[in-house]
Amino acid sequence: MDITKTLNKIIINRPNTFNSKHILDSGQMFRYNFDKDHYEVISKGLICELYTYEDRIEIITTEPNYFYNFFDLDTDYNEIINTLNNEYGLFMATDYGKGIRILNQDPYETIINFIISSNNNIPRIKGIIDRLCRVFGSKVNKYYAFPTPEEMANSSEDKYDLIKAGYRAKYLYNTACKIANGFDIDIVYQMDTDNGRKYLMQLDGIGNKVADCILLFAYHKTDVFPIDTWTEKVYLDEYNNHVSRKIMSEYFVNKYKMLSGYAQQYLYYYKRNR
DNA sequence: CTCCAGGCGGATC
DNA sequence: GATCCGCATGGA
Repeated sequence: MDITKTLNKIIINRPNTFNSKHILDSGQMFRYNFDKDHYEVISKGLICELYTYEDRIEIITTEPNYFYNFFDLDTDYNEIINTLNNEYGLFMATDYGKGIRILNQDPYETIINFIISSNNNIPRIKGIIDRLCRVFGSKVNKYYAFPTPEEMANSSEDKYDLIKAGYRAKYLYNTACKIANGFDIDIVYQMDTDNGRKYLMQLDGIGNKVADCILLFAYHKTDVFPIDTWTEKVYLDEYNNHVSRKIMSEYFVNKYKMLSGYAQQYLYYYKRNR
């Protein structure tokens, strides 16, 4: 797999560890859609189109540097998969989800998206985020940009009713206000995982699981293993002892160490879709 | 009708 | 600390 970058596209030849569907459908990113023959992905108000050909993928965008990092193209996923296979025997999951990559997403968007995700399902999460952008965001071309913390903090309660986020609406408002008022979310890049988790959990609507998803999908902290209803099933399939999700997560991180986030993503995707 | 979805906050012990 | 419970919404 070799990658070339030009002013308006990224070309991936022989893309053996890049699969658009597996990346986008693995529950880490919610703002995309499939249009006839290609995916459209929106992040930070920037857009790219993913075209898959016989032995080549083209990412069409005016911001190739942004999306090069977004799709984590500097990381060698063959090496990760080989280790997960040879040391941990994850052949089935890594084969099924081959082409998954852990994205590097915007921290604020990821915080809001995963507050919405709690006790919710993916089609509905996508719908709420779509309405959030339409109601609060500003229009850029034919799309709506993801709203800023200020835009969300300065909106009335009846606008929050329109997005139909249920009881999560007040979490969104409280968190947007806190960040708009100076709560610095960029310093998490400088923190280790445990301190970053504690820091993020100061925000309303963020517990252990949501914090771990944000640490993984925005800050690329890979020593986390988020436990949701699906990865809980993975644990219970192997060990039929009913411990807390916190204990399950700690068990998996102790096992997979810095590959925990990757292992979790393959196992989640396999368990949920198989 | 009930059950479930990438769980969290609050009350209680 | 750990555990139990209520919770908006919409699809199965």
